[in-house]
Amino acid sequence: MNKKRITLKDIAEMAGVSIATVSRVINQNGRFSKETERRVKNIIKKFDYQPNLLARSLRTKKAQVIGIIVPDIINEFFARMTLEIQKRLFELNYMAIICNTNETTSVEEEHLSMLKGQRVSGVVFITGDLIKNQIQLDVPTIYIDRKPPNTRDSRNYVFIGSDNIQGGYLATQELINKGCQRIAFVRLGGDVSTHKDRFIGYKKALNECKMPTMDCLIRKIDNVSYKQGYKITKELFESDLLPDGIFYSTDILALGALKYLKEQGIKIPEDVRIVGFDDISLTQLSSPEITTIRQSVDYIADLTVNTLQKLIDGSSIDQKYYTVPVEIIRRKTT
Amino acid sequence: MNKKRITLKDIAEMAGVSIATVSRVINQNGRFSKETERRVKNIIKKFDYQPNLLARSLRTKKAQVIGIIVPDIINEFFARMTLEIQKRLFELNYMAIICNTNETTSVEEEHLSMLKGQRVSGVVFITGDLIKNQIQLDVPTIYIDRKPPNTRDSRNYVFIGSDNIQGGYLATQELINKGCQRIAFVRLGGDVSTHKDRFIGYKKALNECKMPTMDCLIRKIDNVSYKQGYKITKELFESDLLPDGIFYSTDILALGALKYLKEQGIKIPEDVRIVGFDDISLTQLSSPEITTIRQSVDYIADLTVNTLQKLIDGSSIDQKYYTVPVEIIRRKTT
DNA sequence: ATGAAAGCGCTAACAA
DNA sequence: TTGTTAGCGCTTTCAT
Repeated sequence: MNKKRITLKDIAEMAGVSIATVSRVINQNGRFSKETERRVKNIIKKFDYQPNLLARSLRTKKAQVIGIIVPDIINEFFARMTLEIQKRLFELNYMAIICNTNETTSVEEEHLSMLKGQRVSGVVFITGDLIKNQIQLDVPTIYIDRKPPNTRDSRNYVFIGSDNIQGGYLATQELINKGCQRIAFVRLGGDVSTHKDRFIGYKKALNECKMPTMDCLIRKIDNVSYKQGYKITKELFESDLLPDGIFYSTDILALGALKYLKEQGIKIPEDVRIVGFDDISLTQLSSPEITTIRQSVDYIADLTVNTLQKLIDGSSIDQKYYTVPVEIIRRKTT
Repeated sequence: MNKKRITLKDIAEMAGVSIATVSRVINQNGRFSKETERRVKNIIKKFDYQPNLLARSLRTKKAQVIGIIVPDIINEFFARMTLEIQKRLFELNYMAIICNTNETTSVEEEHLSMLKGQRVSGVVFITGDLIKNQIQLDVPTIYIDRKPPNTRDSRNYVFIGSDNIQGGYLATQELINKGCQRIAFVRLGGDVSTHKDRFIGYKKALNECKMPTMDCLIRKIDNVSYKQGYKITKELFESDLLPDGIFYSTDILALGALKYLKEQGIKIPEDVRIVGFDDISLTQLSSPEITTIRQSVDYIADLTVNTLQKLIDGSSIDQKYYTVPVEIIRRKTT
């Protein structure tokens, strides 16, 4: 089907040199004359020669490929994170294999296994809801967003995440400062560390003001979607204790909430104030625009790629856990 | 750094057979006894052996990898398309390398070059704005969404796209049926075939009703974003000829428009009716919910993967151009 | 049913 | 400065 691809050997023959010399020119390893270089490069260009990366990787035992495992690329926050990381990797001459797990453990494992088979140089985990029971981490790994499970071998990975506790704290404080008395909190259930931390921040802020945390104001959902945000808000407002402030641990939920509140004619921010989390672009587009906690995607992406590079090179790492500051973006819902 | 990975040879030694036999067991190529199979499989399991896919691909000259080139993964429509394709590929045991071009030609070319270097078995192009001058297509390729450039070698690619003309027609007809007199059209400029086709449909609908197309109601923008939708709508309403219906060739633009219209107190659908394109999830979330043209992502993804498979296998293809039907989803903006 | 051996395209150590 | 050569880990003839 494909016409036979041109190889090092072909180039060498045409240039009248050995394959070793051609290889040296390509990799700029010195040990060749200017004249040879010129000739070889011409032929390479002329025939649009493209080195077989598979062969190279097989030989050097490292592929210029990084695997990115992400729970849900449709989620704008993950998409942006993935995109930014991929951009930076590309600049460093890495390809990215992006794997979508749909928050399913088995898929995650299969992906990881294939990535290992491809001998990727490193892996970035933007994790979903899942606790892996002791994944074998023989590949340099960066965990983003959610704290990694306990692994025996801790030399090979690094965790990078936003300061979710502080985020939860800032969000709740904002609501308190605006005079909210009954502040609800909606989060993803399960063991997702990010949402747990936001909850910690929520409680911390309430405690500081001697405000009680009321169980009926704290809601867990199974998955993140507009619909869930809509539904849970409905439930909250149909319950006894009407909230006058709600902190949603993800913007998407807040957006769903807005729809419900508007339908019911509940005024924002007069009747109820709202804070989200992530600062996805829609928070600026909705009306009213949503107050939210911004995670610094660019900063995290930078840190991720730089640290992964170090891990791969085997150079020393400053820290094993990085906490990236967040900021509150005040808009119209508070 | 990584402890030496276990290889075929290691397995063979431990099982007391030759590497050829182990290979046969792994690939289920027959020519081994039940007993041998059992022994080999046990050892493989015990040591969690993972074949080196690079070596395999080098040998077989085909990698179980597909490249997906997409202009902007943040755009929900592209994200969904990418995700669905990737899911299906995964079921067929292919990994997907997803490349984001940011709608930049040079990046697109670099990506393609790296993909070829990785000896991917096929490529899916979800193209952006760019016309490539004769990309060398020595790899089976599916173009989605935008018609491919003219390539000499046409055996190796297939185009799959929605019926954008019909989409534009349906959208415009809907506005006409609701009594709109001055129907504006907002599209991405440049040579993007999808947007050109939607424009053709728009004109067709107007012509059928003997309605004139007015240049000042037809607007082009440079890139797709909420902000652009906002801006262009502002411009339309600050011009002489007030539109009473607007067809946006992408939902995202319509969403931006909604913001402007609400700010100005312009009533939808009383003062102006709106139709978008793509049916992204936000069209259901916005208020009012947006009438739009739905592209069948699942169907396109299916067709893409099946056809790519055929292209790779060298089996015959029914068609070289597929046009996938669209449907209008009527909501509150009309 | 099994093994020996060639070779995919490349890099790198060693020679010259 | 250049060439020769030994593999990287695998699949696949061809023997046996």
